[in-house]
Amino acid sequence: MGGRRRWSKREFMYRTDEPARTVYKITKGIVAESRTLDDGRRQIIGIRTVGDLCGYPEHRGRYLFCAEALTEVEACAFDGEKFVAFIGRDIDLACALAEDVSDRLRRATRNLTVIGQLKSTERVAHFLVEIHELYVSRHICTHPLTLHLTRQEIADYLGLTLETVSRSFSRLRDMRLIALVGGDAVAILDEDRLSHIAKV
Amino acid sequence: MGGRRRWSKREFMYRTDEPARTVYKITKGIVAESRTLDDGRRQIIGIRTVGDLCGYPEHRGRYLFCAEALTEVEACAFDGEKFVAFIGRDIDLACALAEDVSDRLRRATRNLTVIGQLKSTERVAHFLVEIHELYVSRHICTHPLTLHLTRQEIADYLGLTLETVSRSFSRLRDMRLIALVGGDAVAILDEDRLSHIAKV
DNA sequence: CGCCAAATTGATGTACATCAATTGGGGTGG
DNA sequence: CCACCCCAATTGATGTACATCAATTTGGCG
Repeated sequence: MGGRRRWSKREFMYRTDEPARTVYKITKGIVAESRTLDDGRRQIIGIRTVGDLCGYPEHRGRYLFCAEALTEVEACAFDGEKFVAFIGRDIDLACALAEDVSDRLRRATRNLTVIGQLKSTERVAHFLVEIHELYVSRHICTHPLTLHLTRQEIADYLGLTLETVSRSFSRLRDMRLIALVGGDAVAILDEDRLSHIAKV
Repeated sequence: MGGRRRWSKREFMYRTDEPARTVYKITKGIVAESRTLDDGRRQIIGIRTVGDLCGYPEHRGRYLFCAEALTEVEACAFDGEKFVAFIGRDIDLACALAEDVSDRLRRATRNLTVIGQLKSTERVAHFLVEIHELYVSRHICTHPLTLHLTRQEIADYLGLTLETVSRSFSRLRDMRLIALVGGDAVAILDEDRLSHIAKV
């Protein structure tokens, strides 16, 4: 039904308020969906990867978010209107869509608690556990764990600054819960204690 | 299909991790869904009112959240399993469900940006605009606007403390954007400027 | 009228933001 | 292959918004 498309690292798949003509299903790579305020403040609202839908739901025919490729990305592209029409004719597809959106709602509300209630180090611990579980579930996990997000991006995901994220990493390292490997990878040394700090 | 049930103010409809046997559709009143951490910190993840579904989606057969009646509440109760079975047989219902969940996802991600990026007064301004729009859309709006949430509940919704919420109210009052009417109501004096402060 | 819970306001403390300097790792060209 | 560069990450010094602790004030209700 849909054509295949590719994006290279740091390329944008689409931007907020653009006409939402296409729905994507990621087949390779990792994507950050974000919203940016007029004054430049940015909130990354989700990390998407293989199997995830992107560009849905939209709002009044326009994309709600920006989608930036964090790695090289491949996706199937579906015409938005055909996609909706198709859903309307296939009950299994409609249920699968409801389940997919429900899952994202669960994750979004979990992150609401993370950002609203947790301290900086707890947030970073939660991020590491979450990203690890995500990558394991999609069979794209490495040892050590490659994050694919810069400190700034993690900060924009957790509602912190890059310096605070960096300090939290250092604190978790000093607690011997993780080891920092190069600039973009982390070895989780004590998953139980890390999860315990992550709270949610 | 479902039986009618009632709760009085401050009564809990269900709690996190309870077996999710029933899905509710609210027919009257206002409900706060929340998640509470072991140490007592609480995040209100959504305000639900007439027309909204409650108790869905669940996770592994258990409620994800607590639901507390903020006013007297009435709802239709559906058996959870029958509800899912019903959805699986009716394409229009399945699409309506996907649309309902999508709408909540939109609101949850918007609040992610509010909590992650906005300052305290911006958050309170956003809360007022959001609650006002919600009540208008469901035809339960009053003049002045009755909030039905205590300062503590607003704080738990916005990731702040009750004192900070109170100070933000005072600041918005001093800016002549709102007027405080009694303990539980607010008159919005300048919706445009209030929305502008709310940013999102 | 008087009680009590909630809201407001004030004083102080602290976690995180901000500003600034240094370090480190990956890639390129000599 | 090494030296250099550049960007990201780390670390340090300081500032500030919000949290915390505490004292009044307000308003809804019997």
